[in-house]
Amino acid sequence: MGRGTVTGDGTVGKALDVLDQVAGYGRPVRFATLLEESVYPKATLYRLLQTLTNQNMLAYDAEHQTYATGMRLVRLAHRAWTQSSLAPVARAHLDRLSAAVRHTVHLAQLDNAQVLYVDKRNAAQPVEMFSDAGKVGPAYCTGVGKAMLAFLPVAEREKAMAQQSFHRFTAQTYTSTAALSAELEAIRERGYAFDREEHEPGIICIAQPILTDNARMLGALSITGSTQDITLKELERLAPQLARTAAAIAMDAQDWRFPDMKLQRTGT
Amino acid sequence: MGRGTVTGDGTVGKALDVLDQVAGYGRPVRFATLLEESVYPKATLYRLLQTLTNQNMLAYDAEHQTYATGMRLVRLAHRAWTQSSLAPVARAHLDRLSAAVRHTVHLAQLDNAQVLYVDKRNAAQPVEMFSDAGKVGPAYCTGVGKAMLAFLPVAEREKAMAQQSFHRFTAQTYTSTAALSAELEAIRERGYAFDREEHEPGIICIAQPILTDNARMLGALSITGSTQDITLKELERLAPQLARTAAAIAMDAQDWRFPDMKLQRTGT
DNA sequence: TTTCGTTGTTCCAAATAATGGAACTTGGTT
DNA sequence: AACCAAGTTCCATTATTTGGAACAACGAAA
Repeated sequence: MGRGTVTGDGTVGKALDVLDQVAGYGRPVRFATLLEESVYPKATLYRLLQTLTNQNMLAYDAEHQTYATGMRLVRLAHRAWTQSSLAPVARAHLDRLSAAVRHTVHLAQLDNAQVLYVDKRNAAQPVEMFSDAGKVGPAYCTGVGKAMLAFLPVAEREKAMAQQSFHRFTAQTYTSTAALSAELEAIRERGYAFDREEHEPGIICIAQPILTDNARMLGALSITGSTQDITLKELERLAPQLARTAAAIAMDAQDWRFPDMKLQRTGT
Repeated sequence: MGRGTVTGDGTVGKALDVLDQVAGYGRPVRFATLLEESVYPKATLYRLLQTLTNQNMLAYDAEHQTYATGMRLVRLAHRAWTQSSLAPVARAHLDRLSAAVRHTVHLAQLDNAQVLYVDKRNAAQPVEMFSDAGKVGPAYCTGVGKAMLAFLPVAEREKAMAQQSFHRFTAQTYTSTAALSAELEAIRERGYAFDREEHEPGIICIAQPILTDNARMLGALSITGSTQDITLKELERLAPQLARTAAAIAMDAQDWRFPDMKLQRTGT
């Protein structure tokens, strides 16, 4: 029974580790660089890289002697994105919301107890597909994070909360499971979450979970502003609009991803 | 040594196979369904699915007993897309070109001797991110495919050509290595490729390879039309514009993905 | 040209993990 | 209650992975 590593899962786990590592660089990277930071011995890392390259998950550039993400991963990327991210479904809704409220809008999902931003609208700029989307952030001190945690089934919620780092970013950050639990309870009652400068000073937001009609949590949606431009009160005034958008996204997502469930609703 | 399977590479290869299979469904899928079409025995498939689920590459929905792509894959997806696809870099250029020529524009890359469409503009509709992008197609009978093959280094080209199926889609399809070789030679001389209804009757296109200044082939760009709307002659008139766009994409891509090479250009 | 140093690649016996047929459990149906 | 299908676990066998160390390739310095 594995002790140290969080990863495990034999060879496949290791290979995926390496894949993550290479992808994490964001640009072509040399063997030696990877080796430095790798927990795996030279020969092992070497073979893992070879395997992944064979499989087209990585691409090896012989000229520069570098590894980068491969085309097969790009192909998978498209599939995974359309299937498991709310982004394609929510796209039009985000456009509309952002145009209406004229503030930054984020769409997030939960990735292993962390927040994964899958889409974003900047209010100022026009549509920029993959700008900040794809970034990850902490769950316990962001609006979307708390909104999602709050509406997770108990078992999963407790597992997720145990994985939070509770690093104190600002004076407002909740830094204990107890404090966060109380906050989540309040969020459940209210139906939406605030970020009161808990992650970054001067940045506040209101966040709404995206829930299916059988209370399954799909993600969260938020409107963000700086304290110079807006107050929590003003943000709260946007709550109904935010809620409507979240509901619309939930409906579309449900129709799109669980088309079979329509039968249950229609039939019987 | 491996004889039958194209995949190979031990457990990792198998796991990635399964990942592809699940991703290929495009929606949540049950174990039994996967088993039916799988080459792997029950227990093996089962364990592979478990591993991938543990790793968050797949997500298991206990309620519906289905597997779907997981959040970790989505995160990787984003990374791979921004890193290895030309789409983010080419985005603005595609917008401009499509607005100017008012025809369908495709951006493609080579994925294991096949064409992978990484972005598309429909001329009629506005920007629709992931519409048809992500699809794959044959290389030997499409404009972008031939343009890319033509400018591949010999060794790689021969390897890629050996992998073509040479299925005859229309009367115009090139159906042998010899015929295709001659065509590629002509493309190299001309600098761009045509699709003369080789893949689909009534569909023609002009395609331009995207090449870095040291002749490295990054992808291809095409303008497509139906024979009812446009002739090859008319498409050819757009060649300079197409070439300019391709060159611009190449420059941006080079700056973005190989920033270190700038030193070589500046220094010395 | 030779030597050294760095970086990448290969070997192989030992250690470990994957395999898959079959048995078993679970939940629903006749 | 008996049956059936879908999913899960077992375990001895088999095949793969492991990683220290030796080896090649290349370039830079002597």
